[in-house]
Amino acid sequence: MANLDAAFSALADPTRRAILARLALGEATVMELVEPFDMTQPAISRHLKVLEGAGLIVRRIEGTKRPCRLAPSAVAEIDQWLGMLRRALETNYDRLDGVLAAMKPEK
Amino acid sequence: MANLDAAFSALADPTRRAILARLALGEATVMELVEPFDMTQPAISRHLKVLEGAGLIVRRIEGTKRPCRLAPSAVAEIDQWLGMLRRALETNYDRLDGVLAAMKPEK
DNA sequence: TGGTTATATAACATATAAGTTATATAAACG
DNA sequence: CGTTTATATAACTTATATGTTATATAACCA
Repeated sequence: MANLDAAFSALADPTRRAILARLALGEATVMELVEPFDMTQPAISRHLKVLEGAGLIVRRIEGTKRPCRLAPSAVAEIDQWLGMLRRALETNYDRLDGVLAAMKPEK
Repeated sequence: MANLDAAFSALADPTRRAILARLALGEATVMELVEPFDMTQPAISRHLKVLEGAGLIVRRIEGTKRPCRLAPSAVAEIDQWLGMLRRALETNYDRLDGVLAAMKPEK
């Protein structure tokens, strides 16, 4: 799944996660997203391009502005993949619990 | 959260995700992990180092072998962070935007 | 129309990632 | 012991990421 590459890679950057956290509060234009960060507008524009490419945000055109908002698809895909790990970890936990239980019948 | 950087970054690589998928089936040594991939042992060793640094796997020492298995902590942290996005996505955007607009009387 | 505003893109520097081969370490084994 | 086996590390190459400044585009406004 090449999409997971892009999605996880996009989420690996703290600035991009902060942008997503901001967008979780609602739509925002590029300049609104630039303002809180100590970074130039082109840098933020490129972060947005990465997020869009990963399917994490969508943008619409409104005059000269490009308001961004969260997109659902990539998160669903990530959740699905992580589910595999989660299930395995639960299984390992059960196994560990079993081992620990077997180890402490004395006492 | 610097840990999220490492965790998401580790998950961005398809080889590392494949390693995790293999470990979801149970513990494996380095050579066991090298075998299915068309890649040299040093390359896999470094992927394992990245996964360990991200808190996604743990290793124990067993003679000359280093069996790896999944670790729970990083996945929990990722889940927690993604929860924020999930909740935002589940919400009706238009209504949320309206609420936020009403909450900001400035300007 | 001409200037300002919002955003994108190009060109560049630097850092980091990911693979390779060669070599080191250290336990196991005969 | 010396050899094999399991793994790690170093040195190197190449590709990609992330930031910068400068500039382009295109809508808006006076």
